[in-house]
Amino acid sequence: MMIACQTPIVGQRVNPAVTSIAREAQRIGIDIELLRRFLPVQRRQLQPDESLYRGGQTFSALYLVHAGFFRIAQISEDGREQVLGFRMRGELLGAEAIGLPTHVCDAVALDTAQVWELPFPAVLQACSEMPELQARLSAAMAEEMRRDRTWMLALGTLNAEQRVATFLLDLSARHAALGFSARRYLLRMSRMDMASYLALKHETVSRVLAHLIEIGCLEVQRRDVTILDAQRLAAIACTQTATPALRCAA
Amino acid sequence: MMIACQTPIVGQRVNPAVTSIAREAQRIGIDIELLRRFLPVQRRQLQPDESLYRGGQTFSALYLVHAGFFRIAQISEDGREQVLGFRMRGELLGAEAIGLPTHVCDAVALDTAQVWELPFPAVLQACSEMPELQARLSAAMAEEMRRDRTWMLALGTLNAEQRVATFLLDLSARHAALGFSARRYLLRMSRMDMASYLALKHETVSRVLAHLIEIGCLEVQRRDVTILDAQRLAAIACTQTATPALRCAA
DNA sequence: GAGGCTGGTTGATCTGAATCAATGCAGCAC
DNA sequence: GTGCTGCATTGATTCAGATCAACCAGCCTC
Repeated sequence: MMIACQTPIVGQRVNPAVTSIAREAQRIGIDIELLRRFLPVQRRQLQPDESLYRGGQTFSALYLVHAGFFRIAQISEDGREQVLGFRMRGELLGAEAIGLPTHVCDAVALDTAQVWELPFPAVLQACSEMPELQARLSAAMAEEMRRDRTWMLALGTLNAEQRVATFLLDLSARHAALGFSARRYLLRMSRMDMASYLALKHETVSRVLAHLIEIGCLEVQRRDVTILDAQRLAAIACTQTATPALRCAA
Repeated sequence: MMIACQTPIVGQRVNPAVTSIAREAQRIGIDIELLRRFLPVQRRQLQPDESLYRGGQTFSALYLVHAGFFRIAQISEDGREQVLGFRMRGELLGAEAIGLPTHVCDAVALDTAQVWELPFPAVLQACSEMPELQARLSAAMAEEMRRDRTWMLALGTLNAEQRVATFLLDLSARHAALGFSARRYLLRMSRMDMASYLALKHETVSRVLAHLIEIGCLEVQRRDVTILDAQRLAAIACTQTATPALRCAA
């Protein structure tokens, strides 16, 4: 069940990297009503842990998340697995398979979820009839690339605590963008999933959370997160171990 | 200057992750002659270290690499920098800025380079006149997403030595795909750039290279790399420290 | 050719996160 | 209730890679 406190979003300073991820989510701008006029758009319902698609399955549609949360993960041919991201309302799924016959990663619902199914070759057809849609599709794909790359930057330059703080603030901002509380939310994913996404081990995630709780930034009851000091969390997210030359302007 | 030995590509077993990155490069399939009919395509020449675009500059075109090498890097607002990839002939540059007024990362030529400049809003216009192009553009963007994600998987699951081996084999395969030697090539980037891309420190890259030389996999003279034992390198790239459950099928 | 500079290597040491190992705790079956 | 089972936390220890530091090889300028 979703926590949907109507707490207003406070005017907090957040890590620039975080806000840029969150802004993305708001901009997708693919309008279902518009699509309906050109495409046989269907709604599909998923149960927790049900997969929307898996690597290897035939690619036949893009999906727009309408409700619920998804985990995107990729498994290499030799069995290594990596969580690549989490998707919520308004975000696009499946675009990475465009141009291939089959999906290359897994999208799994983390709770009860609904998606709009946009049959694929038909989407391209619709694009050619409506140039506006074409622009939106490529913009949505570009946004997804930017999101991935912003995260690659985080993985390559931040330590464990900074990554966890960045992640928590990103979720906070994305919840806020959807009208939910930025202060308190439920983690839909396990610590394992978080750890994989953060390129850490789950024990490390636990320890970092314990530390953030200890210093008064957070309250965490299993998967129920309350951000007590967003300011400090933001400071941790980007400045902690920066060398003088790279220090935050903040 | 390029080393362009005409050594045939030997039928070596390579890391599946690596081949999948390399296969991408061959598939881009955006045909300049086709584009010319719809767009004012211009060729642009760059000197070593000259930037094609930088974060913050107005986004006005996509670029298709015709010759030379590029480094793609992103700098966060607080000054952290991360190399996101390297691009060579046939690969697309700038797509991540679609939908935004300005570029979000830097593309810098690593040697003398040439690109085809595809003025942007005009590309979309051309797409609507030619649905085939629309399909190719979205396929090219999807390929770029897959490339990024394959690398995220590598960063999240491989140790230093595996990453370096994977990187060297990826470069090898991409050179081969362009008709150059898979066995011997020049690294166009500094150790710093390599290290950033690999999310390591440059000292670590040096040490790993030294070790790979010591065990007879490689020969390296500054930036001139010769792969002596591709088989072994491939074995290192994916199996070395895998836990039993995750072990390579190989 | 001296001097300086950038990029690269190598060594010694330190440390953050991984690993190994227990323990706790909620939810579920029976 | 008892006993699972899966997820999460916490502690002790180890180790891969970072850090700090010295040194070297090209390469440029003068």
